[in-house]
Amino acid sequence: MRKATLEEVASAAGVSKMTASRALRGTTDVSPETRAKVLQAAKQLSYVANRLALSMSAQRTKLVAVVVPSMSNIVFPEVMAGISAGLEGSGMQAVFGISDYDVDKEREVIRDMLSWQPSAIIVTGLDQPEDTRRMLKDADIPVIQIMDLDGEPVDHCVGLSQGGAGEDMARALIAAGRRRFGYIGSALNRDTRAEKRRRGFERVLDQHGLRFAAKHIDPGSSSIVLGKRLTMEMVKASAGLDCIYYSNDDMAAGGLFACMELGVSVPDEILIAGFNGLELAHALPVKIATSESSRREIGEIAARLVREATSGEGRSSKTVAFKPQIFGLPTT
Amino acid sequence: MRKATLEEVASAAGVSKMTASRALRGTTDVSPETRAKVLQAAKQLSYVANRLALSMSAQRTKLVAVVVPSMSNIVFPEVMAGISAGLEGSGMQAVFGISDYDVDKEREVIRDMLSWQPSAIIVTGLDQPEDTRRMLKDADIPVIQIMDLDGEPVDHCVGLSQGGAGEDMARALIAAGRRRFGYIGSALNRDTRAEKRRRGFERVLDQHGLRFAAKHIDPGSSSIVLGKRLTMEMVKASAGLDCIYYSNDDMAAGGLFACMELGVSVPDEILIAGFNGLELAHALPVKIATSESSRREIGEIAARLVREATSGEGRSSKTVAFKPQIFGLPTT
DNA sequence: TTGAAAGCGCTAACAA
DNA sequence: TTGTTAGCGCTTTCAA
Repeated sequence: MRKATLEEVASAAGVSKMTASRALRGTTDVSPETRAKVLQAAKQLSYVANRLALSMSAQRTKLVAVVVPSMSNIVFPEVMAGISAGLEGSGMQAVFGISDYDVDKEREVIRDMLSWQPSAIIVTGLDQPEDTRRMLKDADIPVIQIMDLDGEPVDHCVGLSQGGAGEDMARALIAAGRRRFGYIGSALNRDTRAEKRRRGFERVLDQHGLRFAAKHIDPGSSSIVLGKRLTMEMVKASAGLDCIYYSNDDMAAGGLFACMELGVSVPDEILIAGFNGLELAHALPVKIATSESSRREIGEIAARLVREATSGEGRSSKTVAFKPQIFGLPTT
Repeated sequence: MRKATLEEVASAAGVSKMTASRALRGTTDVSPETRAKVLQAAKQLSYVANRLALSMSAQRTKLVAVVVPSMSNIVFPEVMAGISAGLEGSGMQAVFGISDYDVDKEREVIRDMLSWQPSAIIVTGLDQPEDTRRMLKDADIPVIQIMDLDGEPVDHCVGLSQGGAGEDMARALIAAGRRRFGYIGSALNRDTRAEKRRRGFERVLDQHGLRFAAKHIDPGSSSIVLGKRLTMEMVKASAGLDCIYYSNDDMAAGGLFACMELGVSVPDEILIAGFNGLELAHALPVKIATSESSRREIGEIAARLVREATSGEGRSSKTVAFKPQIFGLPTT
């Protein structure tokens, strides 16, 4: 059976297209018998309205474009879940695109998303190159940049200072008495937010006359297994480390597992610190330090900003700042 | 700046809409100067083609609708990543919807997706109620059901036998010498695939004259923390268990962490078995048993089936079966 | 309460 | 090589 159109429903019901449209939407007065006939015909034909036509006609869609860098750990799926939940009941629908931490791909994905004429767009981070920023501005819809605060937003913004998160963690670890630091990360040339955290961390080390005694940045993508492997290598190669800072919690969890297998006591001998505040980090049998990245909440707030901005309430650009809290430090 | 239309680009370049269209797409011959003028005008105006209009005109979209039940663990994001990767280069774009393991919500999400006139639709599982199945059939596009094989596909299907996975795991654990089994799961009334695994497991237990000595099914959603809490309770309450089967790897990892904190030796005293073959399961310092669910591959194959079906190659319904392999059993 | 016409932005088909 | 016409499925006007 070919897809039924409104026209077909109308003729099956013996009325005009317009009457069928009105009956289906229930906006205007339609006589009860007519409405019944139309609904019956629609059901009979498995009629599903064509949103393409609807949006064309209305000159606007109910779409919210969302561009995230990755789906390979739980971080961005949680952001997306927050956005979906926050949009619920608004009639708006999120559409997702993945940029793979690649600026060129990101630009193409954004262009692609914009071609669907979304009502708003949510993108990850503030570090888009100028041409991408221009495209976002020229789209003439609300733009919400999420997760980061370190930079100049195109329009609205909700996130946390990534550099600040690195600084805070460094201060906390130094206050906890650690002095011989290692760093383990991955693909930092592409993940600009992890890079900002690392730089923030190093700024504070520097202020204290300290530096990373060992540093390993792998070109691969972040994962538990990678964190484990790099930690095995680092612990064997660099004796005397009392703390390792990781690019995120996945890597850090791998680090913990490496220490457990090597019989290195955590946190007594080595303190493990990550970033994100994943559920995993809270469930581990040995605590690792981590900063909460409030992913779900950021998604929900981004959705709220979209709703406000598209309902016309206030055209001014808003910024919502989260202050990442640190968990899992040993209580001395 | 309002969004520019082709019309505006054309008039800015001093040509007709059609010429502008041709210059932009590069399909037909356009004189070099004209093309240059048009491209220049398009760039100047930040022109982004309107896909709504394009799809309307072409009577078809390049969209593939994907409906998954959840985003709260890494399983479905990995499926989605596989689909996105598999679609790369085809010009097709995946659009995702979340059903929250709710059949009513699933029906509405599917209806919503269909209203965008996608070229194909991928849905999770085979257990849709009859009205949803009817809607899928009547959509008159390729339908791919993923993850499960136990049931009657609407059209194409790629997955693994969930009941069989449960059976296989039970056989393997019995072969490993275990006899006193516990079961820990969550929300099984909604996650029909986890329920199928549990039933498969119980069928084999039954064949061996065994049964679960303890069983706890929590109404909450699956998580590491929940698995940990339920395991703490079960281990304390039911002495003598030598194996616990979990609804998935998240719950099982929580179970392992509980055992570690309680000083229960894994796998000597209690063998922990989950499902999915998550990266986490492979990185843990103590191995847990798990069956590989080939999520990413299933996503990629689903994408391949979409490409084949939409390119018209063969209208026959295909089924691709995965045989889940078991990892992490203690080698005796 | 119902219907007819026009138009949303684009492209396929035909014409010049 | 370029332009004109018609139409994709729907809703918003305007009329009956």
